[in-house]
Amino acid sequence: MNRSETYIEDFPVQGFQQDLINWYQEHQRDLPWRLNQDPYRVWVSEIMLQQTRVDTVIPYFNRFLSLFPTLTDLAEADEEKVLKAWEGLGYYSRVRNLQTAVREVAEQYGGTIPDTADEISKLKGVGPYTAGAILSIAYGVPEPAVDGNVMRVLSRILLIYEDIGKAKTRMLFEDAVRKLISKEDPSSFNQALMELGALICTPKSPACLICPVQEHCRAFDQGRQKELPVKEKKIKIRHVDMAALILRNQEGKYLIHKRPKEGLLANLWEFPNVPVQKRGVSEKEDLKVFIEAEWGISAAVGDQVSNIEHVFSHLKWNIQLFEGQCSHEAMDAADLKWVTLEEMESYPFPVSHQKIIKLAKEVTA
DNA sequence: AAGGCGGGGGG
DNA sequence: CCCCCAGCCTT
Repeated sequence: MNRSETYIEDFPVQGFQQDLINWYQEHQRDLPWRLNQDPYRVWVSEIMLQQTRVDTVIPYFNRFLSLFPTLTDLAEADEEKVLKAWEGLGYYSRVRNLQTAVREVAEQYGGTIPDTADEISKLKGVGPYTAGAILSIAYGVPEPAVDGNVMRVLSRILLIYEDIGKAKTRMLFEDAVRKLISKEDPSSFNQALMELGALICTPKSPACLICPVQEHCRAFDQGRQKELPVKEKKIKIRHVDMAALILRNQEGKYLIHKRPKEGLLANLWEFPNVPVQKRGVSEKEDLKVFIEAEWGISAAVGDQVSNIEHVFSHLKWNIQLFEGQCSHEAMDAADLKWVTLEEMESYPFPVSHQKIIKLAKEVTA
């Protein structure tokens, strides 16, 4: 007997399914990826929705699908164009993994996205949640799709005090969903749990008074909905001081650099920059030395233009921004280019460096 | 099991 | 300010 049976025992599964799905049929939002059940569209939407709000995703989804309407279109596209379509959405490895995976589907499965848990879970970037979401929504397979919403909702309904920050806890909720899920309509059931989490059973102040499954909710019954879910404190973020340079040559072009293919902001473009040990000591010299050593470019580094703060989930950059000139001829390499502001628009930049582009336009205007 | 990996909206 | 969002990968 696994632990979820303790939670499902004496739970009115049928009535819960009915009330949940009926509410969903009536109140579900009109979202672009609900237009049909095309597995490719479902897949793209689920990747975009990882750690990202619905309202943020909508315009990206529409643009992405118009650029890459089919799995084949995405498989054959240039990675740079794909990253550009993802620019600003964050977690860029999602889309690099997605393209790797659709290429694998094109080659290994003749372009048809697999419909079994074993096969689909092997695809790059498809974890337990995404596998369950695609299988249930696109193929009607009764697999759990447990995300943050589902853990919050079910922790309240079933009164589960396990820490949802722990990896093992997700499996507990998956076991619960396997016992709760509607075999007749797994798609609606899974989406209904998430929709309920988004619209009613929200993190801070759940709208229990209008909740369609209020009568099935153990937390509401005991007035404990605000205690759930239980989640560990998150760690403090690290601070990193950096110096960056808006470098122009005599043609008025700007130097940009492509980041390495792994790690933070992989394969995105940036302005030349170096981490600095101590603020206010030798940023200008650090930049000059770095650019000379790295690319053999001799630059005259001028005044500080601005200061940029950019916060990630795990670290914070404080970037001192300088401008500089050099007489270097426009010699491009794969990861180093001299471009005009107009040409720059076709390269994918992280938001932190989009801020620099904006300043470059002001400074040189 | 823990940490890296983006960015933005809402309380 | 902090939280947290339709998570996954690597170590």
